[in-house]
Amino acid sequence: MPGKQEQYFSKTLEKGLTILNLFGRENPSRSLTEISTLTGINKTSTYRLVNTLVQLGYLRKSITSKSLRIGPKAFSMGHECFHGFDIYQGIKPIIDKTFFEHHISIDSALIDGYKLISLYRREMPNLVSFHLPLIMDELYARAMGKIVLANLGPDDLEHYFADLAPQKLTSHTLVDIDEIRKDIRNTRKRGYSINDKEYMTGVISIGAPIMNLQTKSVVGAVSLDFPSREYSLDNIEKQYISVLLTLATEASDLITTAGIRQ
Amino acid sequence: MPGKQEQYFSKTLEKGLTILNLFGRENPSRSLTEISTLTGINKTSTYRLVNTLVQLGYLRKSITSKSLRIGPKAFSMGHECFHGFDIYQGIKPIIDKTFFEHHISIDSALIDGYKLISLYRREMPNLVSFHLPLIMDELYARAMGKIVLANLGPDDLEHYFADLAPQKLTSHTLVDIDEIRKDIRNTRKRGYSINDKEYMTGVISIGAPIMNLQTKSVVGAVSLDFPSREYSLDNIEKQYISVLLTLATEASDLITTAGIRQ
DNA sequence: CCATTAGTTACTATAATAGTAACATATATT
DNA sequence: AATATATGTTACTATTATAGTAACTAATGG
Repeated sequence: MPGKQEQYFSKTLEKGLTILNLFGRENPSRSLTEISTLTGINKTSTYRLVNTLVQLGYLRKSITSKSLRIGPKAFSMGHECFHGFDIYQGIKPIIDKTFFEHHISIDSALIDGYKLISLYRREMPNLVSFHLPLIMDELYARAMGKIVLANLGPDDLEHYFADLAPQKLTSHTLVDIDEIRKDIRNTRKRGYSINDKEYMTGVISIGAPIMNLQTKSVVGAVSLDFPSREYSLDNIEKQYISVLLTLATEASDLITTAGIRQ
Repeated sequence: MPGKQEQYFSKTLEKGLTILNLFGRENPSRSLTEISTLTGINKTSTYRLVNTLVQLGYLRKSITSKSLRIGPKAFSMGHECFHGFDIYQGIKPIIDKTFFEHHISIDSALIDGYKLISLYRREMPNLVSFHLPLIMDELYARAMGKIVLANLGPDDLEHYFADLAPQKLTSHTLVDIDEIRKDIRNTRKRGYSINDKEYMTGVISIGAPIMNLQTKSVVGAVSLDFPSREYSLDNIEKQYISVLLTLATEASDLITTAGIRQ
């Protein structure tokens, strides 16, 4: 018999969704064995779940290689889940307003595990148009990442550092763990984060947290991005911190009302 | 014991995904009972599945009203499923190329049941910017819909007509079933479809099928859209049919290689 | 305040899944 | 080309998860 707590939780559905989540921009194609080993679900069950997803059109299977790819149904569901997300619809006007008032590049993201999911972004043409990823890994090297880390509980933060292997993305990127820790501590004191060309050469950013004001936990972040040719860090801190913090407050209000919990 | 055919199909996963599919741009919020009645899944099972989706972050539940909405996890999965769909990535450059060469509005879609899922679209500023839906119902009134219907097998087509209730979207929309049937027959003979202001006033479109060349079945469509103020139908047919058909052929090649089956 | 509806929990028969193992098909190597 | 190796598919039950009924509790509305 199932435990009392787990009685109203479907493991099968969880597994099916785990499988679907293995596919994305970075991993458009996978094999059955790959799926089985990655998820830890035994081969027969994987076969059953994959077969279900294929029959429903969420995945499709190459007849020759048997490799699996995203299907049209997942595409359309993706469409709907993206555009049906009220937070996305809610943050759009907030960011647009600030964008048109101040003519600066703005980004926003939500936490998902130790990753940031890009929520909505507006870019000025003066910014080197960098094709930012939808899911961001390098929290230590980004304004939004730093402010999120700075607002995490101590346990969560340690867990993050436990298997962190920082990459030197630019000449300014901090890769020494102690230096990163120090930077996070400073960020926490400061209340906003600074990214001085650490993620991309020529780009300076400042970041502030999106908080659930009820649970007092961080759920995401917003950032303002500037080309270092036109703006100095001093300049940005004098002129734009209040803009950033106002934006973060508005976003936090939205999130709190919507009841997003980390 | 499960039947031999159904042994490798997970009904639970199917139900869970059916529930997730109830949410979207049009329906951002739903209640448990609503979900239960819409899906036909009994209340307890619905509760279990919804609870699972909530715990995993695909849905979130308002603490006060208990109403359910799309969660951050579904948003990020949506993101990934959308951008990880290789057909989308593949058709983008094809459509972009034609767009920049000919400066015309182009649309593409895939079949999902008796609906069309918008795949990728480029729009000229001269076109009344109509906010097209992601999932299109009115096949009878659209260029892409008509050419898809014209290429359906007789059984599928009859099934479509069986519960069709055409809406008069513009003064030009055909609503008489016999007239629509006749139009579909003409479309089939012609090889491409014509939409003469039947979906939107002021918009003329031509459509061609995206075919899986191996299975010889239709899987989607492309269309070129023109403002009727600037273009006449004669004009369009003389100038752009070859552009349309070339585009359709390129898309069909892509689809066939990718192995999309209807 | 009561009636009605919606959401949650308890319980158990039934049906679905997990897991093992055998089998088949594809891929790589000699 | 033949064998070896890996990958995918099917068969077969024990186990366990789910469906469904029903009772219960918390909201909501008149």
